[in-house]
Amino acid sequence: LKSDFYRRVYAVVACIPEGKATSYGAIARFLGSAKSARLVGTALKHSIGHAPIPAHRVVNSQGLLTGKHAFETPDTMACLLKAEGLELENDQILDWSQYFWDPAEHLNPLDF
DNA sequence: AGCGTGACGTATA
DNA sequence: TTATACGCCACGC
Repeated sequence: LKSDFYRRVYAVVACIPEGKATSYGAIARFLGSAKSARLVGTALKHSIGHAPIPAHRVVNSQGLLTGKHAFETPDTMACLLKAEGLELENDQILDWSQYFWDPAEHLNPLDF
């Protein structure tokens, strides 16, 4: 409840189950800051090489892998997701609603 | 103490 | 349906 924004983002991302993914906006809304989706992306960018979290499980609101360029190679993110069972095509998650994991439906806001 | 900066999202045309 | 426009705001200079 008192920690900084980045740290709260990392805590939520750490809870995303393998085989699922969520969006920047969904995380921002869950944290009570609906208009801060961009900050979520910025936080994840800075997490590379620091926080040991599954950053590849966060995509944009349409299921597109907009953060792929922040990884070691441009296809690292897609490979990780495919390895976890998601179906992709051109950096776009197919049947997005099937894989979408909403923090608000599985986590308690009071814990963050 | 400003100010530029985005791994976004939504509203328009 | 595909583009472009713009609000957003924590962080680091």
